[in-house]
Amino acid sequence: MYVTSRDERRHRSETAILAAARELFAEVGFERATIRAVAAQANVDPALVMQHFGNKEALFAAATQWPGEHQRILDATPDSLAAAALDDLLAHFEEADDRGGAVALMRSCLTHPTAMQVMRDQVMCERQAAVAGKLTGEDAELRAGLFAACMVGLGMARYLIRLEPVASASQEDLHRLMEPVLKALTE
Amino acid sequence: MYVTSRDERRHRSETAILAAARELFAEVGFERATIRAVAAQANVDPALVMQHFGNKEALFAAATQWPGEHQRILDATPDSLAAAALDDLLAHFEEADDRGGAVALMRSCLTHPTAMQVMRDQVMCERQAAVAGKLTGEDAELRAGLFAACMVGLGMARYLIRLEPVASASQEDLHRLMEPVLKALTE
DNA sequence: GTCTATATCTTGATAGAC
DNA sequence: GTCTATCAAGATATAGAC
Repeated sequence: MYVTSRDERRHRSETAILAAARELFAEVGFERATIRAVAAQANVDPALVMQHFGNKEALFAAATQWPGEHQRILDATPDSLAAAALDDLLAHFEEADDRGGAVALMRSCLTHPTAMQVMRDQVMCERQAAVAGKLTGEDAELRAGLFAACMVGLGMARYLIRLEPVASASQEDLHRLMEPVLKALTE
Repeated sequence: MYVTSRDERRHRSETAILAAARELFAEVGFERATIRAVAAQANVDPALVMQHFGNKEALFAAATQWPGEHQRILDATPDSLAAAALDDLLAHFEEADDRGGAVALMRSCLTHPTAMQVMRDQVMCERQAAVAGKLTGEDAELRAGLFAACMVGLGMARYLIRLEPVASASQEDLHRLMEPVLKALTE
């Protein structure tokens, strides 16, 4: 009498491995997170990790997908851009189901080639483009780029470097203090 | 008839190794920069690198010292804080003799334990404290921390991730667009 | 001071038993 | 599907000749 079919067990292993990988990649980055450590944390055999994902790069890619579209920004009016972008950031890092994946991507985005490419092309460039689309006047692209840079700086300080008191500040305080900052770039 | 004494040759090797190390650490980070590659780039034997610096950590520490004090910020008036901090950043990354060392530190500050500690304690915290000392009113520390976060974001986007058009913007444009941004935090 | 040779360790990845 | 055993490659670091 089997309570777990083969497919169920496979799926269970896979999610356990993915969760462990996200956590380790987020903590120590791509290079220092070993397949063995991921397997140990997921309570499976190291060879099983390879069986499921093929190689470490593929595991990393599966574990670090950026949560996605900048819908909040695209829906915003020029005046609500700053608030929308902040909501976007906070949602990705503090509310998303796979929020560890966002930290994992950022953790390695300075030292891992494909992580850097994803970070630049899919995160920063897209955000920059979404913002630039709402701007009028001179230097729209550059202002949008600086906007994206400030957002990245905030994310790094709060979630990666954990600089205090930025790391423990309330979402309300961040909105209150950062919105005027970002609005200096959008108007 | 010796034109190079032992001390001279030693000094010459050491500076060549340091320059090569700075360059490689800046390019690919601590993990992916191997002693062998550093030695090859400096045209010396790998064992010589060990002889001079003992181990890879010590080499990294020697190659990545942050250029130093935030004198410009400490000398600034509250009103010139933003301009002073920008000058400080631009000087560290575009004019300092060992400017590669600043990139090297930043490159690894998310994945290397001591690089992260240096970045947080000696770069961000000090900058935050220097800024906070000039601020009055509510949330001085948090505002100074967000100030430091924006500066880090700008540095990462411009020098590490090379997001365009931020990476190629002129110093004048950066001052013109970023000063109002930072001033939203200092007044 | 510099280099050759190598010890030692750790990694990602594979082969095959069960 | 899972695990045991192992490989091959690459790393840091060391010992000793010159």
